[in-house]
Amino acid sequence: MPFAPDQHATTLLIRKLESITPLSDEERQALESLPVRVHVLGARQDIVRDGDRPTHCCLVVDGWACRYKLLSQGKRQILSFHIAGDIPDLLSLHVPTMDHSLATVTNATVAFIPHESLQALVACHPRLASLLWRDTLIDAAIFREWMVGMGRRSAFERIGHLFCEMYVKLEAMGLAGDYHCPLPLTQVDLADALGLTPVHVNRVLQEMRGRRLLELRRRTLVIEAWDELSTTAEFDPRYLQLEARAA
Amino acid sequence: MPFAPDQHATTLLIRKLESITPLSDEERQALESLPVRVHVLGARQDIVRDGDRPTHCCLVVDGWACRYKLLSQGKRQILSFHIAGDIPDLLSLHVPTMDHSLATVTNATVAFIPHESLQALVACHPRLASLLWRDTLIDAAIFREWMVGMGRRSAFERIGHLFCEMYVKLEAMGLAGDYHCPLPLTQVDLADALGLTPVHVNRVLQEMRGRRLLELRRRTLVIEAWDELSTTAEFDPRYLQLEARAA
DNA sequence: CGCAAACTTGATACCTTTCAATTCAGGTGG
DNA sequence: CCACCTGAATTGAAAGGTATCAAGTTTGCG
Repeated sequence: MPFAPDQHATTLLIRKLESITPLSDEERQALESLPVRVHVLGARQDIVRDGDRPTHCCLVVDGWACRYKLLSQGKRQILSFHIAGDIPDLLSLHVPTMDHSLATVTNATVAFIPHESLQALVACHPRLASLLWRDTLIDAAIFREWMVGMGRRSAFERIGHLFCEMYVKLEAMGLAGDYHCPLPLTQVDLADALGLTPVHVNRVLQEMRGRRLLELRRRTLVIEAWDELSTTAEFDPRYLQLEARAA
Repeated sequence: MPFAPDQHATTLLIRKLESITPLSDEERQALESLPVRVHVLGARQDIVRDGDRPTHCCLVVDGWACRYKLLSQGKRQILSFHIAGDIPDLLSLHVPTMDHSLATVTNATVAFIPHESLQALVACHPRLASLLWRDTLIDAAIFREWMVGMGRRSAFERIGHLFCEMYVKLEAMGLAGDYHCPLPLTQVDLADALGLTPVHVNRVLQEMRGRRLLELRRRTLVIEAWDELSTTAEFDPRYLQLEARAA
């Protein structure tokens, strides 16, 4: 049986939306007939750049992506990480010009969906519109949580919080379990995401390993003491709005 | 002529949306007939609390509001400030339970709009839905910019950036001009918004005054050297998506 | 097998926090 | 009209968490 990447992409999107509410046949079919263009990209490639006016949205099918902003003197702030099922630049549907860039972290396959098709989709299917809107709102909830981290949490708590967040997100997509998950980020990436220095990330990581909270090697994270890590990081997953999935 | 506060609230909303795109008569009328309930609140009162499941959204008509999260040990992170025309908890329309609180900063008048009415509005008027969606996306853009600040900018730059942002937002609503604007925030508020300490905010403020960049007294801010302040803070207002207004 | 990227380590500097008073400002009541 | 009161702003001294800078040392991969 031949591989059908297009279908895989839309199926992924349907699965993701159905984890929130069941869809009607009509809605499902509307999603299936979305004209997607699937691309395979290498690691660390820009998908959309700050200032661009995209004509497509990008659904992550496989691998990791991240959004980031560059400042003067080469400083970088990573704004979010994205995994399969995410549409990181869905916002371009209603805000024409990008205020940040989007890039792959790992090798990744992404599906591009034309704005017109999505525009038509949300015009005809208000419930799908709501679901997609909701998705951008959860994105914003994650931003808020990161703001709390950078504003009020120590380096240790910030790193622990990010690890808990990524684990839970991956687990919800069936990409992690048993406290094991992929974490294809360098210490520089972590530093740029958390507002820290790579050197300091390294030292905190060593402390975490020393305290037997986790293991992190060869791009995979093992959380050995979930309870201790999540409580000292004050991680409360409600903001991810995943409870529907559990039901 | 008697004061009609309800009408004032919907008019404000219409003005705000029309600053982005012109509305049809039908759309304008739909907005006008929104059943709003206007409340006058004192300063520093919670409007919605973390964990609540609101049944209404809150349009700020006058005064300032802010969103915040509380952490253990009484730490607080302010997530955003809101002025007339903003609907800070519009997200509750699609994400039922609040992951943060919303409170007044000053005495304020706010208009509550039932979810059902907004739900009906966006179902019947896709263009209004897009505009409101867009509003939540700009909110997220501001979060991202604050993340950059807390992650990668010095205290000086962060404070300067916030002042530029608030000035531009207020000016766009006709609430500021000539580099003068209201700024009814205490140094504690600023500290909690920027991830700093009140003591440090105080010292940086003194430096800014010393360098003749601004004056801040009696709850009003005067930016005396816009160019210098905005360039050292690397303030680029594109993320606020206000250019439409200028046209 | 060898190179480049990623990770470690050490020593030092510094921005920001802490803690603890003290001063100032605006609103109130006598 | 002034003394009083409370929240806000200011100051000083010292500690601390992170950043910097500058080497090493691994690891992964071609």
